Amino acid sequence: MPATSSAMRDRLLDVAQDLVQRRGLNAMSFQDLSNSVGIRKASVHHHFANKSDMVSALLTRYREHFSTRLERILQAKSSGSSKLKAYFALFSETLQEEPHEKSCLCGMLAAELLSLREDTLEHVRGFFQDNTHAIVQILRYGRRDGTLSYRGDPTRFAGVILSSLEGALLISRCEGGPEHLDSVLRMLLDLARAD
Amino acid sequence: MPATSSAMRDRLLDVAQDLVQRRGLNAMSFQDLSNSVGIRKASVHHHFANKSDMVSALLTRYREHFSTRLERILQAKSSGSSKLKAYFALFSETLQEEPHEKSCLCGMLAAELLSLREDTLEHVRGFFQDNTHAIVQILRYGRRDGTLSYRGDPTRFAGVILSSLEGALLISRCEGGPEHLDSVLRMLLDLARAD
DNA sequence: GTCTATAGCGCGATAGAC
DNA sequence: GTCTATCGCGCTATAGAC
Repeated sequence: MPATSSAMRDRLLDVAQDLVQRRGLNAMSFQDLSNSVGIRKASVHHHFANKSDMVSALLTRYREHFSTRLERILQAKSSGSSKLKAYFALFSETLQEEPHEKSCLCGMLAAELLSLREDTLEHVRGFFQDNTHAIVQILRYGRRDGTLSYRGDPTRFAGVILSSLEGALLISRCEGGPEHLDSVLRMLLDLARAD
Repeated sequence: MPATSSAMRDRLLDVAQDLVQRRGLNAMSFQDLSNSVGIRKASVHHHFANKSDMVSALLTRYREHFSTRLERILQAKSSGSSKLKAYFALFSETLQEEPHEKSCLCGMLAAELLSLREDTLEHVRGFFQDNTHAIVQILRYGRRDGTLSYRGDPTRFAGVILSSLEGALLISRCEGGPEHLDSVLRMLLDLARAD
């Protein structure tokens, strides 16, 4: 157990995550958190000794949560192509929320890599590895059940899929709506269904 | 002519671009520029009234430069698949430079969107549109000369390619080397050559 | 065009009362 | 666990001498 758990701590992490997904790490301050949750800036330090610790805690929680969702998709009694669509939904739902300015937490942090502590960077890497692994499993599953029929090595294809999702989130958010991301998702589905 | 041109101004923009591509906009300061180019922080303000103006100037120059390189590829007497490889090189060369921590300028700025002035945001959007357009032209050219044979709408495929490149830069940089990006580029070439 | 000096602010962080 | 108060720093930006 890395630190105490409490309702306030969770609220702070919720707000912090939202702000990082919108603005980025370096544009989020303890003052912002204070304003959102209704306790003073100094009180935030009771829950997180410093900003690096807070980001580390944020990523620990995020990865746990995300891994659970990945596992749920992999374990579900559904076809390979359904699993792939469910996986895509994990990314598209982030951007759906108006005004379409939230991106992937780890995508945002990856851009601000050089501001991260080493253990936090390791979490970001771990997130990308977890995702690559999950996509590979989905692709293999879909090839076996006949609902996906891509060409070539699933690991390499998974790399393209993950990269596309992260990049499409960036570009879509920039254009102010989910259209670009939706287009990319449809194309990826087409590619995964072609042989 | 938006502002005076000078050697020092260009040096400042060079350093600023390098820092933004590595650290991101909000982790770059006038003090950093001052340290790198050897004039005082206050003197930087002689060349750029404020930070927003500097970023705007940075993007104007970057887009001009990038458009020239795109045009050169499109006009070259080379095959469609050669053009695509040359286009990919525009992205991979950024990351090649040791210690593999430089990403696409507009990819970085897209992550820090909410810190940008509206005219600068418009430049970032324009960059993505310029690139999409160039990729579409390359794909069409390659289909005509028989060196590329992808399936479906070239505009949609171009969206996947651009997204993959931006996302792969983020992920590769995170993993500390060009391996992931290289893998994605090879897979994209395979996809563009398959029918 | 570059300098010194400084204003004014927001930041992360700490001390100590309640 | 939250508060008030404050420290010290780095930032953007400005004033004015050279």
